[in-house]
Amino acid sequence: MPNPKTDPPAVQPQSEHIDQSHLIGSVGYCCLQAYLEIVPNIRKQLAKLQLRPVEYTVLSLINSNPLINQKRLGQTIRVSPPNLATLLDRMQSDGLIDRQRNPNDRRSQILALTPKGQETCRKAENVAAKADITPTLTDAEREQLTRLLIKVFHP
Amino acid sequence: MPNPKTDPPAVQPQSEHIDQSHLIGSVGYCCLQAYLEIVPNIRKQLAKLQLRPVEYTVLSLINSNPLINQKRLGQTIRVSPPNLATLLDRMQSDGLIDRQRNPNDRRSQILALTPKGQETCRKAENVAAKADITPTLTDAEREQLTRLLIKVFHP
DNA sequence: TATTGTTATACTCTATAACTATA
DNA sequence: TATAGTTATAGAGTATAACAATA
Repeated sequence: MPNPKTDPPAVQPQSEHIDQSHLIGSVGYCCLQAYLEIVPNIRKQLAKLQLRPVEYTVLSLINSNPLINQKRLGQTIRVSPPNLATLLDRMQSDGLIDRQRNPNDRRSQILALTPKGQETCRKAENVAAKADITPTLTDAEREQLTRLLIKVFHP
Repeated sequence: MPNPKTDPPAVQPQSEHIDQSHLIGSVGYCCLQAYLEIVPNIRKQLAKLQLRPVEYTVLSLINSNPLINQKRLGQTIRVSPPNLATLLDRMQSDGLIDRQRNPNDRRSQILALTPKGQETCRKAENVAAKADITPTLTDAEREQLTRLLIKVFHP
């Protein structure tokens, strides 16, 4: 006779899918799971240009926002000043970006893309657009989804 | 006369918001930004129960899926076997979970919550539900959002 | 021989404190 | 005194290879 206190429970063949019912109400959990589903392909494609996702993001934001400084860039992508400094060091030594002190306030650095950075950014935007795939969504659903996500993180 | 090759560009007062137009079409980018907006509050609230987000997720999934093993748990939350093993070691030594070899296949570990783990899980589900806030969304938008995210990562 | 899980370890990412220079 | 950015470093998270036990 089995003793439920000490015996392992009888094993049933597991059903196909896991019950995540207590988690899928959480926007945070769902955002993370969706991100982890999508990002490996983006990472793989961007690696062909020797870029990681965050570096692509930096290139794109500098390209779209001339004269942006490190403070505003870091706030936008949620990277702390020390970590952004070392990231930009690397991108600068890779020849992708330039940093120039703002003549009106020499504390801040004005960021710009080098010609190589511009070219890499252009290629990366093409690559990333193709790699960011969500095959289970219709175009309308995808637009709806990004619209709602933007509403969450605000811009 | 300014030389555009060497002079820093003239600085204009920066407008209020950053142009992210080339990024916000990416579901991956938007998922990450929304996640980073939401998760600090969840992390802060769960810390009161000495839990990190991933530990809450593990508790909830074991609670909702009796007899789940490490392979299926790891696949669900996208944690590799080595990293899951050490995570569960910690949770076991914290008295939150039990591991028992499956008598039908002694390679696999059957996971279960201890009474303390069940109690912690119950509290954490309450805390997490309150902490997972998206004040800019209506209830209908929030449901729509999670519905679309689930469609992306599939279950 | 394949599968489940573990150990050990390296690598990346993130967080914190102390500092420089400019305002 | 406050702000933008840097340096150094520690900690958390993630990835890889080699291994043991079981099937």
